Amino acid sequence: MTEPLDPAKLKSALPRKFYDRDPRRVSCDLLGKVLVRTQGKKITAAARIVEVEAYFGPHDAAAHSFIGRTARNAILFGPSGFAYVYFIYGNHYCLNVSCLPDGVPGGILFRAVEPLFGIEDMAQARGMPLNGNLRLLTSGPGRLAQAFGITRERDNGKDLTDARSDLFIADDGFHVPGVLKTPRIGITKSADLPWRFVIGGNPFVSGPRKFQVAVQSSRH
DNA sequence: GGAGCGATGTCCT
DNA sequence: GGACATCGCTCCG
Repeated sequence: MTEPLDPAKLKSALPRKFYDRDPRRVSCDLLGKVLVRTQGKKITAAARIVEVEAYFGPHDAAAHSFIGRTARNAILFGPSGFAYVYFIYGNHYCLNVSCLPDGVPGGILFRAVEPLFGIEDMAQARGMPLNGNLRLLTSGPGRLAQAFGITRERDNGKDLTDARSDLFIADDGFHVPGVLKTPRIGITKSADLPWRFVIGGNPFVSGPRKFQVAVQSSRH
């Protein structure tokens, strides 16, 4: 677990320049930041980012942008800081944020978050009892998307750098104690590249234990 | 706790 | 037609 939430610190979103860099650097710096869903001026859900994966373009065979620009992946080729939401395996949505300048593809997949606020709503969205295992609420890309009510229709193309969006990412000043770097999960191509980043020891990190072993750790 | 597997829609490799 | 950046359920140890 990380630390309690101070809603007063969630009023501003991370700026576009934050995302306008190498997705590996952005991934590392996104850990510990807060994903915020609002309705009107009210925060309805907030959760700390504890696991992400970096994806590139032409040189990353696992990336959706690897095949070149299509109607589906166009967001990844556009300016940074925008939500790329896709539907996978007939059941699940996955949330990404675009990185790198306009014209250069790249993005980051949100794989797990730690619920901080709005847990009742998340449980309802997941069809889970409130007294269930909290880890099952948001541990995994499909689960966190469902907990936040994220769909392609609703959120694809949304500007995550705008606190007036009903979905954005904020910095509440939390300091990440240790970042672990591991291979990415659930892919077959380029599966050896260590482009998955997690907050070491956080119980909301997804995946089997073997994927929680770091190939390299670093200070934030 | 871990391996195996089916369900399911969208987009092209 | 086949692949897919997943999940939840079995079955087995």
